[in-house]
Amino acid sequence: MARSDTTKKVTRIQKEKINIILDAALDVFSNHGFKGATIDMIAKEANLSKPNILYYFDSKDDIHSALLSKLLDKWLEPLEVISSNGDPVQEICSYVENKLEMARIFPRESRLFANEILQGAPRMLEVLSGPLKELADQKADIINSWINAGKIEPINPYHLIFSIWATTQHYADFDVQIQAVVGNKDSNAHFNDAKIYLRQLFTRLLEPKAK
Amino acid sequence: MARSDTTKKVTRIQKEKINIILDAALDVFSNHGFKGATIDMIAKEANLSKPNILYYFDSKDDIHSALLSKLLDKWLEPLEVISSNGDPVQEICSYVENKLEMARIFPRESRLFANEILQGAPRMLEVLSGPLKELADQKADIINSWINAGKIEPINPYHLIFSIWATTQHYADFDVQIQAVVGNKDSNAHFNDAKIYLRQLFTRLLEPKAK
DNA sequence: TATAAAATTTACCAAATAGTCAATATTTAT
DNA sequence: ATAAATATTGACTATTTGGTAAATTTTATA
Repeated sequence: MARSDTTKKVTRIQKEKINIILDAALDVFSNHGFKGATIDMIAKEANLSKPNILYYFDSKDDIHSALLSKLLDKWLEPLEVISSNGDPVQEICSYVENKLEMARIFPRESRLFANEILQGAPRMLEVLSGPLKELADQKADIINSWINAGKIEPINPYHLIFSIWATTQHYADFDVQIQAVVGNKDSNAHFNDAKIYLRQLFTRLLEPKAK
Repeated sequence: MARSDTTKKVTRIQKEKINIILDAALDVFSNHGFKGATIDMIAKEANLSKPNILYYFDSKDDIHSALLSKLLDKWLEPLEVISSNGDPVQEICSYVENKLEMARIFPRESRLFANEILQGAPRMLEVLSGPLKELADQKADIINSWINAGKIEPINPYHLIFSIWATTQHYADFDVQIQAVVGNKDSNAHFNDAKIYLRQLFTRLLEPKAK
């Protein structure tokens, strides 16, 4: 059992080291996948010895799980925010923008998630078909109500959500490809272009056609 | 040096076994990533012994490289097809449809590619900044010419291409998530819904607004 | 059918890596 | 200052895994 798991109080050093380890692990897991990552790599990145890492976490799996748990709240938050009160097109465009901003600020988290899903989500299936599905269902209902009220053009709400996830996370997950294709002017420039483009994309999709 | 590399003639058995191995390897690599895959897993999938696999390929790397090479032609082909002659919106929608069909028929190839890019494309960088960039530049020129001719609405052509890649490949790469969210009515149903949705998405983006 | 070439397997090796343990150092509380 | 608790490390083990070598079996060919 790792020190951090006991019921005893968490010391200052434990707090610090656990943060350092998780940050290093996020780097390593997001760049190499679960199997490609080694505890030694994490240890090096964290400037700690391997046994010291295993003093705070029971196992490599344990570190990975801790990261995934932390990730989920953060990841779902932008979706939670969509509200049936606001202007529909604006609500959705804000969601797109928030999600894109997440990809810009937290690319490691995005890649960690992508790695996990890509390999069948062995450690996340319950979350996907549980909380994530619930949330998606709920938001799909809101979107459908907007469609029925004639406030946005009719579309499949689930596939709308998928396309938002796909287009925004793409800028984090496929960054290397984007850099290769549009050259390496600084990454923020791409994100700004993306922001403009995605606003056009989803506005034109959703805005009710004038009669 | 693997048997298959010598200048001597390729035997019937070599042809057969190499195909079997590559197919098995595609399965394993696409589901577990490069590091997560083992030669033993490939051997089991192929119903061959490990040394027998290494009789045909020099190394695990060698198998992986062979897969990536095979992949590229197939992967770029739908993009090549875009022609400046046809109707712009129709040309692009056809590309989207072809790409989605690729994701449906070749999900393993899509995931192999995604795994590679996600981890920094160590074995593919030259191809991305070489042939892929060339092709993207070329098609961006065509798209720009359409914009200048007023045949489609003005948009950033590179980000249009990125959004097509993102939305279509998403259905292969994030299949698990999609299944979890929309339940598992058969996968083809999702692809059909996606086809309809994506046509709407890109048509509304591009179609010139009536004056 | 005899023989050479090709294909396959059994039994290995060496390196990488997850995880352990006992000894040592450091921090905290009294 | 000192004892107890916490933190860290060096040395080690067991397992996995990429790859090899030599012997054996199968296939093709004359």
